[in-house]
Amino acid sequence: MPAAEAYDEVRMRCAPNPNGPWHVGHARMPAVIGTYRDRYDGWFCVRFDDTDPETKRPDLEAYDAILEDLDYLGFEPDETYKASDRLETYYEHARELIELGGAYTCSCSGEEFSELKNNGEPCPHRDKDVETVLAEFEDMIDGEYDSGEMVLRVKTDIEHKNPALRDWVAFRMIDTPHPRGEASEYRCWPMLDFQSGVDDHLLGITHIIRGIDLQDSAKRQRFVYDYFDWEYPEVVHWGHVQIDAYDVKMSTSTISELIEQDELDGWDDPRAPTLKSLRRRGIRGEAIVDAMVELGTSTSDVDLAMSSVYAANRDLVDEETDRRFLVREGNQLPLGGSPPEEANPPLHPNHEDRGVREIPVGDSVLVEPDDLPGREDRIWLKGLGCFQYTRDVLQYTGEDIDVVREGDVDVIHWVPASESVPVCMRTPDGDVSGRAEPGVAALEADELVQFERIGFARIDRQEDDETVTYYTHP
RNA sequence: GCUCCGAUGGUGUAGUCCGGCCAAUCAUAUUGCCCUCUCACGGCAAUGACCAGGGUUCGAAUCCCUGUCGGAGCACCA
Repeated sequence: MPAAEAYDEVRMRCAPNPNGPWHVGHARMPAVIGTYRDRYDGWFCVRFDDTDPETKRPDLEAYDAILEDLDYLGFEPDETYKASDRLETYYEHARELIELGGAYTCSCSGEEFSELKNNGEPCPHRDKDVETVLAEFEDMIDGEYDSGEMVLRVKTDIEHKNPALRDWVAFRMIDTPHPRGEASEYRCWPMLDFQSGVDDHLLGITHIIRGIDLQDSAKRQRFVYDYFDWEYPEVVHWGHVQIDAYDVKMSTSTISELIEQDELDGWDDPRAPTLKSLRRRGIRGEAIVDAMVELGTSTSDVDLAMSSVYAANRDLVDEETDRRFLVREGNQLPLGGSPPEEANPPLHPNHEDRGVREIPVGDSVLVEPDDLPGREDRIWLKGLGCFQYTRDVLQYTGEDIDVVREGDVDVIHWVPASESVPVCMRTPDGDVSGRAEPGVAALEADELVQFERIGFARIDRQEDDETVTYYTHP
């Protein structure tokens, strides 16, 4: 973080557009500013930049959904604001800017102005006197104009070598009412660069972090800051994040469409690249934060490997997660030779003190297709003992664990054929059905388990006929 | 087209401002071994990178130029 020491308090903002729950990429901002806040004993707020009721129409449910996602990541903002509550403030500053000669009302059409701008020529409205501009701006606020009829432009440098910075629009008319009742009467709306620039100053923001798509914003906003004689915050731009491991494009609108078309079950579908999905899969928000912070703040685009999120999560949960057996698409094998009636593998191999599971054996077991023994092969059913596959029956041999240590016998997991319980495991690659050891039916929702030799999973719910789990990661 | 940015292994990152301590750090991934009644965890090891070409210099990942590739903006979107 640049020049963190130069400020009494590092103050940052997270300025989301409330158009839906967050995808994984959105986690980067809170992860980084939240971490900086903790490191520098600073401050950060969430400010919903919801100043376009039309083309970026806010989704009323998104405000809370985003705060929930933030909570999942483990952060609580010091303050929360909505730009749509602050219109009067923006109007006030616009009036002041006009009085300073820094803005003018303009009724050029978009194309007309663009043409002039690209040639570095001022439009005829640029030199209107302050009183006229002020009056026309009041008319804008009062809704006297229709959409597209009149805008307020910031007077920058019409010959600036970067055309993107020339006399940009600060306020425009929008006929569509804002979805929030509190803001539905307003028709004259500020553009992001104006609104955000003013707010950053008023909120005392010292450090702005934002995407490279807003690279020019700082340059545009500096014109306003110069008129007001304000000091511009430190600013860091970073590139886009891509995530491997997902087929679905990481874009709020794309995900939203897929949900509408029933391609996805919802924002928490395990195939969706959303925070709600990762949460349901039992991944800790902290793991996502760890992986995001690792990415740093470089301006080039980065690929986040989901494996680093998984590694971070495994680090957090492995020690405390109990082991269980799950057999997917099991093949039934009868047992012979009087094996023990109950198996008692430990809940966690590194923590014997947690106790053991009680798995009734019965007279046949299920094993995974990949684990099916060949003729006369011996296998070790984990927690139970050694068996030899003879004449379609697993004959208990009674040999001790040394046969495994000698390396001749593979250890596999299993479940009893009759007393096991059905499990549906939802994964990013589709649903998997299987049967688990009986204890799994007694686990509570939200508990995490590790299905041995398969991976971690979160218990989602217990239904009448099966246990629904969400696959976390290997 | 114009204006900005950027480029270190499969991925991410440190180092670049202030050239030598960098035959390049750490993490993750992959592979192998050890541990282990599996997987996971843990331990050990291996693989693997400074975009290219010029220049400056005794010396360049680091400074300069050119090129290549990638990204962003040029909206009455955020």
